[in-house]
Amino acid sequence: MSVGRETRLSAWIERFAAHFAEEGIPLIGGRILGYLLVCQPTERTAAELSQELEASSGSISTNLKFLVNAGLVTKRTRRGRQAAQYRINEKRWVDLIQRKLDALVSVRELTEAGMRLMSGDPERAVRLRTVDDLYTWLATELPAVWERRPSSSR
Amino acid sequence: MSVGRETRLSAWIERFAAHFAEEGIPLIGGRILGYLLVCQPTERTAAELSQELEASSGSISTNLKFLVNAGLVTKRTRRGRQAAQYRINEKRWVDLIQRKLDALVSVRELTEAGMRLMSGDPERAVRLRTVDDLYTWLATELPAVWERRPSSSR
DNA sequence: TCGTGGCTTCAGTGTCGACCGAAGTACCGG
DNA sequence: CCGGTACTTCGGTCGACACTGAAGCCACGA
Repeated sequence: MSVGRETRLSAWIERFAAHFAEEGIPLIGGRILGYLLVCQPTERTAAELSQELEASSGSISTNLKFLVNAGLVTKRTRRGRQAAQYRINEKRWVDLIQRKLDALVSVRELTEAGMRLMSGDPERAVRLRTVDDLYTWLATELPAVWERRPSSSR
Repeated sequence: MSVGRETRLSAWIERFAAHFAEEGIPLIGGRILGYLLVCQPTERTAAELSQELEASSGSISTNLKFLVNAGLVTKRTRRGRQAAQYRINEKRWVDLIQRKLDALVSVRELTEAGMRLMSGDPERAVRLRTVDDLYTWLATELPAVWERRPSSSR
């Protein structure tokens, strides 16, 4: 007997969340992202997420706030007593990756500052120079790649 | 009255360690890296690191083991009762960055798996497809950039 | 003005990992 | 063997953080 699609999807969501948990995103936040990427219909209320992901209302609230703030999730409010609907904002996923690349490139500022402190003693600076060269190369190449990205509208 | 070079260097080491602490490297491990990048002479014993960085012998031992294992620090043993010497292995810094980029690209395997689970329902897959396209693009571009790296000897 | 439902906030709990320092281990010279 | 040194391992402590659930806080409808 085969496993249903929804069962396999929730297993996938768990793997998805586990990956981002290693990058510092709370487990429940990752589950929300994975779930909102594949759920049907595409919009969910906080209460539905709480039930579906078996997480407390507080955790859902905190993580939704975090994700909305990061731009990855959009909150749509409705008039009256109706609960707000949340949906993934997949267009903003590029920002997530951009931040990652920026963090990598930003090390260059550190190595540069170190090199300045070393000025006047080139022999002592050779070790740091190797590292600095590497990040300098990254800082020149990566942004160029980013510009060539299909529909890099910014 | 101006601040001495060594004082500013230790401040720089602290910033250096703080940056990598955000990426999951223990604070003391980051301090060892920063220190070994700029110290003179270039080799230090565990005891010297312990004193210089004001860290316990246990922490130094654990972190050195981690860094040596990662290839970023080289241990040089000497005969007799002489303490081993540790030095930075700055050539291996590329591996650190490579692992970072690999981790980023590896998300593609997740999105691909998700897309397979979605086969037969293209409408439901549009959100995930946007993300998948992004990582697929990354997975084709980044390795190419890496190959163009000056002296990419591997 | 009250009641109700949706959401946020917050104190409390548990877990995890970095760190310390002491005890233990390995190694060598004598 | 013994003594001492270098290093590792390990129990214990501390702080940080994710998560929970309940209390509090709107905003709306009646």
